[in-house]
Amino acid sequence: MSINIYNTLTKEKELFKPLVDGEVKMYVCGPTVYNYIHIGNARPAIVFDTVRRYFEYKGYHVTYVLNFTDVDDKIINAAGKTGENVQQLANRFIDAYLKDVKDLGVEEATYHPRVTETIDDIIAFISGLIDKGYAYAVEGDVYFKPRAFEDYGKLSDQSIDELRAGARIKIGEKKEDPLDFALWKKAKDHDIAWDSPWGKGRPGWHIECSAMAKKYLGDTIDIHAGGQDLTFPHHENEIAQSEALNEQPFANYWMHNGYMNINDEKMSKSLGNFILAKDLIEKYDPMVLRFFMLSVHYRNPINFTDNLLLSAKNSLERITTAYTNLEHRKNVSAGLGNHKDNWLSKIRQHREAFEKAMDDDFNTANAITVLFDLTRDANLYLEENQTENEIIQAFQDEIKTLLSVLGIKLEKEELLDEEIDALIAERNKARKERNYGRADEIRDLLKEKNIILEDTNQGVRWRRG
RNA sequence: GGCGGCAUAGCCAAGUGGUAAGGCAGAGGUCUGCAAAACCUCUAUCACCGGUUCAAAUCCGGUUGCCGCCUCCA
Repeated sequence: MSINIYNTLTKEKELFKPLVDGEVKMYVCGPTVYNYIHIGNARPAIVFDTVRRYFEYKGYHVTYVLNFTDVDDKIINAAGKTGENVQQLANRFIDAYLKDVKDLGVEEATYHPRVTETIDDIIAFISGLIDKGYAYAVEGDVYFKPRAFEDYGKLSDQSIDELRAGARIKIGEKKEDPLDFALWKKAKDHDIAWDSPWGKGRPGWHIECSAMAKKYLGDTIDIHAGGQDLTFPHHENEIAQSEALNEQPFANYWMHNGYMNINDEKMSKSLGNFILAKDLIEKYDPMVLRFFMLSVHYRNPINFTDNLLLSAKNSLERITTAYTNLEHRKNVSAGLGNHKDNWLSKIRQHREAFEKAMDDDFNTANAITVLFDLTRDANLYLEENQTENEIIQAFQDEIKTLLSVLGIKLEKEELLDEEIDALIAERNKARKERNYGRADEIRDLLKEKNIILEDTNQGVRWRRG
């Protein structure tokens, strides 16, 4: 079975065909680093990391590029307020981004290009566009002319005439047409700026992604991804720039993730209704947040509330609890070991169902359902008092593998098993002597250390809560 | 005004023609010193109206409501 992707460009699910067999060239629009990321920003990071993981699971070699916009008005303004220089502030938030995203289980990108390290390529790109007549320089600024690019609007289904009707030229701009957008901005007095054929200045926003994609992935890439709000104008403009210069398709597949809402409204830095990822990670296990995001299909909006996250926490615990329960049933001599092949074949079927879900435009919601089906079977296995190590291990491996494709790590089991076992033994003794007061005391003591005891007819089990 | 999305049980959420997955919460039961975990059972005809079809949550038309993009934004 092969992977089908919903392509924003064609508005259809399409069979994925890579440019080069077994390889995926993927470009994801990264953050403008003037602040900590909020959980809305975390969504594409998680979603497209999961896409990448699934490709890798399927055996593809993925080149994953995620850029940092480290020069921009907002960064310059922010730096003006903190007293840092632009570079210092940008670096600080790049580090913060990488940390947040790492906590959320996101793999490091193959390349993390920064605008400030790509200036030469950007200048060359712009020069090429001017040479071909798609752009023009005016008094130190350079603008791109969408109307010169025949296919303008094909991604977002906007018509040039409709767009032009609403557009206005702001005071101080020297555009020929209201729709023209800046490729190069002339430096103002205290700006960070670079020399260029048009004088000192810095790149506009859209051009950087075109230039970086070209530099690291080539003229045509497989997948270009980002948030839905980037569809227009950002991605539309990227297509125009890249295809105007390179004269070939820019990206074969465009993927856009839905918004993160809060109280059913879009969460955004400009609305000020955001929750920082780092703050949430302090309060909740980041794996819960990741699980929560993947429980909804990536193209649909997600509404965020504490209750929903709590619900996700409980859901994920159903899976992780099964995993630790399996662990504690290992190496038990008494018990049954029936129908081995049956269980192994069930596990295989779950694997197939998982892949079927992911093959269908990365339907993580359905993939998670498969994890619950797997969990139920694992629980049934234990419920039947079956103790074949091979099967137990197979269940554990399967749960671990499928979770890891989704980028969810199981908590590490570590430290003081002997102490726990000693306390449990003491509690068992107390229970035998009907000293339930002491027994409950020990249970509470362990609970404080996040160890939860369960008395079962096969003896006492414990898990980390 | 232009373009687009959404509406499924108390909550979340899959399902895009064949008779409603899954999870959370809740109820009852099994097990049990209690608790927990687990297992079993129970809880929806899919916003509304009309149409196409042997058959529609799924297609078409209309209505209502919500949201987004068109200006920086993942």
